[in-house]
Amino acid sequence: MAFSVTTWNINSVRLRLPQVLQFLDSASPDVLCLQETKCPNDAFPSAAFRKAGYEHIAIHGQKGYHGVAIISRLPLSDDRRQTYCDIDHTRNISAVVAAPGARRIRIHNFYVPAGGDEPDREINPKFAHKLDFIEEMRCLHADAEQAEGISSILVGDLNIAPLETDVWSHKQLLKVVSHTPIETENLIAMQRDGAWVDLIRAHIPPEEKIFTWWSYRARDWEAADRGRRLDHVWSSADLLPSLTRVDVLREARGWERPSDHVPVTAHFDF
DNA sequence: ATGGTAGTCACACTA
Repeated sequence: MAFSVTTWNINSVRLRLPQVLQFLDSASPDVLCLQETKCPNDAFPSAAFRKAGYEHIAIHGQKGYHGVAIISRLPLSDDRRQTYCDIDHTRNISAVVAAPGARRIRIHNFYVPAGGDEPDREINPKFAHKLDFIEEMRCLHADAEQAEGISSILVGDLNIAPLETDVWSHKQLLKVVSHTPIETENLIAMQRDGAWVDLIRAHIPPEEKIFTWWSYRARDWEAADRGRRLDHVWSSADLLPSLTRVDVLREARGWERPSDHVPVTAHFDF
């Protein structure tokens, strides 16, 4: 039985509702995780998602900034919202999805702080926040609920491109926030400590460049192709044998009024 | 070396 989950930093769910509905209509994932919804909970366009067949919705939003959501065709339960670094940004939500074959999977959806421009925690509090956030994520383990028979998937905009092939130029980005050694090392340490498997890289070899984000500021994003892989799909090791493919929908960056991030979908066969 | 664009919310802030 097929199962799929998508992560997408949508940069305003209300502004881009038509694009999201078009994506759901064509790609038809079982679960859609959004980041940067920029939408207070009482203004979330839930009715439009229900109408599209996604009746199970868990949201965590605030006015103006941040905001995450899990939108699902399959039942969700035990939804949780966690605060990181004692700062009440809406950057995390998780829920258990009832996947095919009586499988239960907790989906953790994250929007990690971007970290500002200066990669120095002493002078840039936003960068300090980002590093502290990643550090706090270290205690999240993929096998945390294994004893209860619950597998784990972690998705989101982690705002870090860890590998050399996750950016258009490793050398030119070494001092640019998102690809500095302290960030990439901490992210990889967090992945290792939590026993997470990087599903994008399980499907697309690490030698191959792959990006999920292209800046709005480029004159021609496609020609320049100065992208970064900031969006991630990780899982507990038990799900890896069931992974069939991962799709990075590059063409979505060229849609009308696009997000600067594209949807990434992991497909499983259970 | 700088500034380029996008979104929210109504002035600057964040990315």
